[in-house]
Amino acid sequence: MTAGLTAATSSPSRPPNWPAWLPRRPWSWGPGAWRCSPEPGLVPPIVPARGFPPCAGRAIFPRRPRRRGFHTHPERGIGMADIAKRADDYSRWYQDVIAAAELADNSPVRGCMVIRPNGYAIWENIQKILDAKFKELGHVNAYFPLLIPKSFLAREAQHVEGFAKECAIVTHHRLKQVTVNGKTTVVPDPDSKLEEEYVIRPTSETVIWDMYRKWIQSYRDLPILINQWANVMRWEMRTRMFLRTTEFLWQEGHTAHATAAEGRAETLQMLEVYRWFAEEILAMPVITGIKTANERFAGAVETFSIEAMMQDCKALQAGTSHDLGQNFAKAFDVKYQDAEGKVEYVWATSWGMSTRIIGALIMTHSDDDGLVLPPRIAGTKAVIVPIWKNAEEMEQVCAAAEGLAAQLRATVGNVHVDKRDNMRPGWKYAEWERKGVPLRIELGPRDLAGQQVMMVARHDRKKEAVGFQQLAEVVTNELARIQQDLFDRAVQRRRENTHIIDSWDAFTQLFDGPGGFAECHWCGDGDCEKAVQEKTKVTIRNLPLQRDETPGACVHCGKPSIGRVVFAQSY
RNA sequence: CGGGGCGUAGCGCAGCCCGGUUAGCGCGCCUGCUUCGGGAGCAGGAGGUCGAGAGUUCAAAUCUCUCCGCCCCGACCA
Repeated sequence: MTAGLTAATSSPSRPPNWPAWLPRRPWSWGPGAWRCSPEPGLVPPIVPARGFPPCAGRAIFPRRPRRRGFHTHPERGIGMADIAKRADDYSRWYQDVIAAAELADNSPVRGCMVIRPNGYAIWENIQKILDAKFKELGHVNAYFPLLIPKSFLAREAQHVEGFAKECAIVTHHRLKQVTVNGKTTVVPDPDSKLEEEYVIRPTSETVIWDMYRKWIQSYRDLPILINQWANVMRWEMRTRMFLRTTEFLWQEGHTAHATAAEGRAETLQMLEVYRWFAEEILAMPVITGIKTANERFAGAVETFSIEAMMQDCKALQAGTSHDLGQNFAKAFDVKYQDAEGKVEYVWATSWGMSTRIIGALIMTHSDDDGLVLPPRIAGTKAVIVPIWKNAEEMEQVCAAAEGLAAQLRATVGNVHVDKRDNMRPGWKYAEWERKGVPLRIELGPRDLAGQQVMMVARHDRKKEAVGFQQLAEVVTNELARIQQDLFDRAVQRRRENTHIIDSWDAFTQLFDGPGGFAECHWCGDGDCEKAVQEKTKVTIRNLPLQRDETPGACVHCGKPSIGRVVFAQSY
């Protein structure tokens, strides 16, 4: 050790009496010295306290700038949550917002995520609202198991093809302790190998239709309208928080009907439920339409989707509804006897919305300061920030805040009073903005004296003084205004980025540049669609239910087309 | 699975090129006092097997190899 010390002190690269805590070469000396100094020849100050000149390390080892966390803001002081700007790095922004709003965290398992309370509150609201709507339409909830016999997947030919590549498989039912090189670990016990292996459900059609066979004999057993809230697992190569994770939560509806028309009607009805939910509750405008054959669900006769535009102009499929025809009934031999005594296969639908919608929600409304939530889906509708200087004021202001909150809870839902005494109001404002609470209500001694509060909207920072007497009414109206504003804003953005395009030049120009939705003619040929995708990464999102059906020529191959479809890059 | 980037305290980073002191800094956290209407100040304090494992060496955050994880771009997909 001593020898080492001596060597260091006498090192030629370290000048005599150089402080030990400084890097050996904070700036270079000798020839070309003071390279980092703004004015050559001027001796840079010796760092006064512990700490390195900011350029020291980077000048020698330039590094890509990384996210900076909670750093000092040059103008606004300390502790600014550092969220990447959308314009600079959209996908980092997305992740930063999730982290800053504490929606989710990475899990120890690759591709999986932990949904934190703030994120789960959103999911709970989604569940609550959708579930009520499903039930209103006659659906009931049930639960089917996580594990599916491997052989079930193989029953429906297209279904296997669609899911085989992304299934997790359970092969053993027991672990065994083993000691290798003195370390104890566990391995699957070879003696516990399963005779029939199980697949962790990527979707539940197969188990459900296996059961429906038992439950359906006559037309009097139909329709069956079952929904389940569950987790599913699809082994993805590349994952992204909420948008595509290995395990995700969703709702899957599975219905059985006596006629094709009834099945189709159900499919369209649920599509409409999703449209309603996205637009009215999430303030997210969507295009309802039919998927092309290439994008159709494995095993479906027809797939319908709702497609939303994110702030980076990419499309996101936010919900799907499938008309399964008789495909699963045939695969699982589900027949019924009609009133005339004829035996027929049952007609099926399935439809789902997943935690992916939360990703869409984030990317539709949030801004560079963090999450923005529409009031109808926000777990907390408003937060009251009491302001005080001393214990006496604190008591008065908090009591008043609690009183107002109680009153508001009765009319608008969950309202939080932030009584933490270890941070100042400004900090709290910033924090609740990051977390996307739609409305902030400030209440200080001066307000209390005037029997009023300051009310600030998250999305546009609009500030308004409101008297105690009018508060409940004004807040209700303000939440409605926010909801509408967010929707209008999103519609506006989509309108600005949707283009009618009739030439391949314009098409490539759009997608080489800003991107967006392109309403184009398409010949209807799947190979032509694939060719477009290979050239430009652009796919057909859907064939809108309301579309321009003036005939034209395919934007790619020029063959005749009977109507316009929506092209976009997608998540 | 290919190409690139990265892994050091809760978060963000410096240190690595050229191995050597007790591994630092900012924010956050804890304690106390003063504060509190847009991200508070001062003082004191806690917190690290430097992603994991092997190797080289008297000595490894630093050099070598392997593995793991994260991010970006592809391939794949809802």
